[in-house]
Amino acid sequence: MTSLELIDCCRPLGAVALADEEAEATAALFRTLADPARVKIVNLLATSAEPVCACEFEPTLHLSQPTVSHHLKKLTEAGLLEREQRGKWAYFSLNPDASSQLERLVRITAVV
Amino acid sequence: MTSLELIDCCRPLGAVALADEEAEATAALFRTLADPARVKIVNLLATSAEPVCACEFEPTLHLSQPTVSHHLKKLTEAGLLEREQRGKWAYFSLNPDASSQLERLVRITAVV
DNA sequence: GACTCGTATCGACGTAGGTCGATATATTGA
DNA sequence: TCAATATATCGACCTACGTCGATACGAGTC
Repeated sequence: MTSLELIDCCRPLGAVALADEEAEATAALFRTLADPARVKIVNLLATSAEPVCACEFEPTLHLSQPTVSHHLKKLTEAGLLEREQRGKWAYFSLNPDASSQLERLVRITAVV
Repeated sequence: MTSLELIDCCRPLGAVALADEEAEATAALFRTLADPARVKIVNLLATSAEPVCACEFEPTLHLSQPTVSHHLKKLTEAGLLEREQRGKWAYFSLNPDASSQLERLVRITAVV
């Protein structure tokens, strides 16, 4: 009988590992949302029918104005948010294909 | 005519912000996957029909044994992986409800 | 029990990033 | 042009965390 101990533990894994660039890009998008403040921002914009003024987030998140601006910039750079200037105010909304970006994450990590 | 400048920028935002604990829990799950090595691990397990030996990841990820062990622990603690001891080897597989956890992330951030 | 091998933990190092006060930039109104 | 306000940028601080060598633990073998 062939006991488990006699078998080499590592048979060649059939699946090919994710490419470095794809893994890094996926991790980067996860990293963008790896902060409770940014999760709240995205959630607020997702549940809001209209764009939201930047000044709205400061009292909601209990964070300073520079910090809020920092988070909004990171989310915008990641392609999740869209920025619109109205007079001296900046309005933010969820990028239309943000959800497809997020669904892509699930598709890569867990195979759907 | 009512120019934009005369309107107060911040009308009360209808939506209620995500609770602190829920935002933190969501961000924590995102943070777990905010690393290319962990993305690769989850993807490898997702594409593999059988559990994978821990020793398999070391050459695939080009990382030291302690680092691989560290990542596997983080993923397991997050509830994404399941650990199984076979003799002196540790086998890991994707938690059956890992995909539902990931889909929950998308549901919270972008409203589906 | 002693040895081997796979895995986990520890300690330390270096970097990334969240946070805020101070300041710069931009837009509007007087 | 000057003041006021909204937002962005800068610089600094602090913490979190990925990484690895050294080492401890555990299971199997002789």
